[in-house]
Amino acid sequence: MAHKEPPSHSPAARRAARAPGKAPSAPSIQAIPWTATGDDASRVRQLLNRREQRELANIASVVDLRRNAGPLFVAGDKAGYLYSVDLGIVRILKESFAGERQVLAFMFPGDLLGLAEAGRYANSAEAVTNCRLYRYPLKELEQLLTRDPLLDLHLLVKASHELRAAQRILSVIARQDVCDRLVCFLALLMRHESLYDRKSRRLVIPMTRFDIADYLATAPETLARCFGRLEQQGRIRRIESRLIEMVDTAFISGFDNAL
Amino acid sequence: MAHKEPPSHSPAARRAARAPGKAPSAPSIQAIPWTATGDDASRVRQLLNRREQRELANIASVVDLRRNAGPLFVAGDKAGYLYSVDLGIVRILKESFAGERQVLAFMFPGDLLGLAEAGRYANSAEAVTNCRLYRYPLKELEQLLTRDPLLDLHLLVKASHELRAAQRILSVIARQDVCDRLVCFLALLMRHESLYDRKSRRLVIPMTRFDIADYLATAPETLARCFGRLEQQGRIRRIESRLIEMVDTAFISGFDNAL
DNA sequence: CGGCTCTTTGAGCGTTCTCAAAGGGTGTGG
DNA sequence: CCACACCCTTTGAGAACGCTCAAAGAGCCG
Repeated sequence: MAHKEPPSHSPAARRAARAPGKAPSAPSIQAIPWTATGDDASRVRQLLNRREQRELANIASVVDLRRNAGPLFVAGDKAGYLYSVDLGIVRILKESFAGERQVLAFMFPGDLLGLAEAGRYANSAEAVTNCRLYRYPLKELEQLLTRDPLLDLHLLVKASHELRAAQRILSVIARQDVCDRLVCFLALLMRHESLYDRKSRRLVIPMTRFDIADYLATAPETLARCFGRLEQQGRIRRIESRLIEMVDTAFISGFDNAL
Repeated sequence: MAHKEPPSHSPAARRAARAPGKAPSAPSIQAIPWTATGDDASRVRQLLNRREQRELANIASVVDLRRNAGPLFVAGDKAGYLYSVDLGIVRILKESFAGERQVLAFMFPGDLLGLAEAGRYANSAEAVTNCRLYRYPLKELEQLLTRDPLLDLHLLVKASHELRAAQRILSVIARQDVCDRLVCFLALLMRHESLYDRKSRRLVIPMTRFDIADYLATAPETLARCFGRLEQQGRIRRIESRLIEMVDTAFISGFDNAL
């Protein structure tokens, strides 16, 4: 489950205390316009043609955010910007009144951040790894959208993709067996070429067990046990805790199809 | 949990067997164009101005779907239409390979149905109550969108609303305590004026315990126990099984804010 | 080589799932 | 109008999964 207030120095407590403690490096915002020189398959870009990219670049700036730096934005903040991930991984999360954290989504390069409701961010966003983001002022973005219908249409497609992803996760979380949830999660990670190498069948897990636990709505200890069981069953092999060899790929793929 | 194959005449088995058994009345599609005469607060309409409504009406037809009739569409079907709910309630669901059902969302009047991926519906849709839908051919809709940027923008806003709703549910499902989930669900229903009367504090629950169970990822029996506990605690009062008086509204509202 | 974070493993307990069965409510057919 | 059948809902008892607390091992950085 998502973790409550830190009662002691339990794992949950340590994790919860982590982020607030060290936010010495405020998000450094560099006024570097977005030149289309990215290397990673940026899904947002694929969606846009050259002219659209230019127009967006004119209003974009770059934000570098360090892992465990403070949040990019917090739920309830006045929403001034839309972000897109260029490099690294960002988590979108929501904290309940009890202080429980629930990660709603991990955002990969190409994903859009900054869903707002009534002018305020609906969720919080934090860097899982060091990452680089593009920042678009909402005000200028709106002007751009009304001027450029096609851009708008493409963003619509994008939004429905995000929606689809949210529903995917929903059906994963709903599974009773935590082991199943974990396999679904691994299958999801395997879709990213930057994390999974088909030849060696090795998967890099870029986030901690705590992050995964907050995402799959379980406890990190339970995850560790599930990893153990999967290894015992010959489904996977733990090379390092964050580097997994997928042995029974057929088994895993079965879960991927279910998404 | 979502229910598996019917092993006997258990409740789950009965529910699972229900839908496929009786699909004698295929969705009757009447070629009645959408005249803006609806009574219920249709959110889609609110979003559109008069001219936009006229344009949409030109390509829309009406679909009447009876409760427990066959599905409106099934995941994997070739996606030809976008739907919007006019009256009644529709459930969006996904079945895993094991035959487990997971309701991803209940769609109320004004909501849009028919999220597709690669030209095929991503989920299935069934009527929870008798309902009336508007049906828009995707082909014509696309033409309309490219011609009418503003309409497009409004659909974008709509899509982000749906996304927000999906994330909301996600954080609800993630709660460990089923009782909490149920309260969140009730709070969600209370937002609909057509279901909740503020004066009498009475809430109509339009779906069965099985539907709710598939939505909250639990078992109908557990739900019954939660209703019992809430009543015992003086939070609610069961007038009928589908008609609840919200006694401790402050308590319930607390959960609504967390959404 | 500490100190730190992250991960793994163990033991005990609680919630919830499953199976089982009985009690309402509604609709249909006689 | 009544009776039956079906569906929905509720309650009970036992078993299992996962959470919590506790602690030790592993990797990384200064």
